[in-house]
Amino acid sequence: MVITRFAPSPTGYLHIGGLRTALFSYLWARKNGGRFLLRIEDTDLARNSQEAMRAIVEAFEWVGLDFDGEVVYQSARFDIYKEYIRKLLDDGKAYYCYMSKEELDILREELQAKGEKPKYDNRYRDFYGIPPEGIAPVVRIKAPLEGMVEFEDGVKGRIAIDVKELDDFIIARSDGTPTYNFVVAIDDALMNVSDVIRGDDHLSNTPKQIIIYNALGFELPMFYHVPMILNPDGKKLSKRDGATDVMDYKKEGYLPEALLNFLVRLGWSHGDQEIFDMKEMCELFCPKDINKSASAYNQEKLLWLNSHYIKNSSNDKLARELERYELFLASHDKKEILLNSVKDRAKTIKELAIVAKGILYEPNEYEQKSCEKFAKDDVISNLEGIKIHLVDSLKAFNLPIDYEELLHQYFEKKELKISKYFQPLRFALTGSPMGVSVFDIMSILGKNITIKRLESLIERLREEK
RNA sequence: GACCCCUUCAUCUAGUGGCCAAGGAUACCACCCUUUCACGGUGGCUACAGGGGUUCAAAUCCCCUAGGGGUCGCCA
Repeated sequence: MVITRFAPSPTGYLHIGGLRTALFSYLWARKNGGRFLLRIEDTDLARNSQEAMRAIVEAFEWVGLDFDGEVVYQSARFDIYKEYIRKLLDDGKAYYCYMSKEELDILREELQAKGEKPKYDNRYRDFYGIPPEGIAPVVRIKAPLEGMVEFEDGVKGRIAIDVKELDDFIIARSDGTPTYNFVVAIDDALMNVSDVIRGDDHLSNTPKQIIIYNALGFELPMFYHVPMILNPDGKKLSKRDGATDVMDYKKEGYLPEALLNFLVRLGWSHGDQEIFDMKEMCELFCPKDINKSASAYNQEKLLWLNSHYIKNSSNDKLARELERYELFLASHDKKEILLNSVKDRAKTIKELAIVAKGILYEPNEYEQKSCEKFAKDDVISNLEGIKIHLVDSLKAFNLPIDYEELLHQYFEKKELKISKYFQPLRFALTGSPMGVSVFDIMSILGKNITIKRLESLIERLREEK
């Protein structure tokens, strides 16, 4: 059975890069009918927060990633870790080290100065004397002294590290709490994680964890180290490059399916396919196809995907999304016409709200430049003519075609080209000469509001003259 | 500094020795469509980091160089 896990430390919001590794893990588990677990790495009591925890779960909910079982908190498992530390101590595979932090710092500096690897010198590895007083010891693992630690990484290939690069690293702090590389190995083993998919910043931790696996006789999982996401300049992605918090994408009007589609294609591909819905991702994803090299964050492509998903969303769904932007269309009788004419020209839901409101809301004021442009006798008189035509017409107006017929009728009679008047008409109705079809706008607004807005501009244009 | 990882268009990528004078997508440019703006359609631009090998044949295998990144914590 394939069991994967996402194991964030609750230090803040869910980062976009974290979401991607979570997604990869999720997809791999789901594809195989396995389990996807969530574990919170909060062994450092000094810095974990409930808030951060909630932020992670909230982000998961928004994008629709569901994990199996209960959330595992490492902070609730200290007894288990203690037991294994005891066992390692009893087996002679770990030992107390009484070296102080200060001594360690000095040692490291010396080694560094000599151009050597700043590692612990094993001074307490075989110490059986009387421990110095007044020092709370740490526990160190007895790492192998010779040979190589080798493993097959599902993304990077065969990795081999000389154990001389490693040292007897600390598995329990002087206050007795266990450290990261130790608990990760224990938990992954105990939770039966079969495939560890994580950022490649963990690549060099892996040998340490393997030492723990070996010391405890645990079976190794498969490791997949996925390269990180860079900013457009090829540097580490940071807040300065825009949104890194997953929930910011919700605020900015991105659809979760677009975000997920974007992320899955960052470092992974399936031939030339660009569009993947969740079902396809689950079917097609395989960690063997993850790229070895880092990829840069590409805002344009995200926007393109987002507009793609907006275009292909039902109007009901769009109406629901729009409610977060204070636009309530559910019971609007022209919802379909409005959304159909507007959804092709917005890259985000936020933008969609702006465009839709631009039609629905009365223009605050008519922009000066356009007023000057349209303040001409023939424009004014024809705006007026159309208005009167509308007022006098006994026909029932509802659909865009009704307005289209009326306007064509009017301009035919006048023997004028209608195209010349679309811009001033749109300007009158929305405050912008550019935008959606004039007939659509009229239909959406209805006869009365259409008349009202025509009157407003006519008045304004007369002042302008 | 040591160790490890990486390197195809501006960007995401296809490519696993011949099908590649390198394909798709985004962005950009042009044209078409058109009621303006978008959408859409068509076409164009641009890449195998460099140098050596191996081979009849290399983007693909090997070595070196350069560049980028990661890790070296009683953080995770």
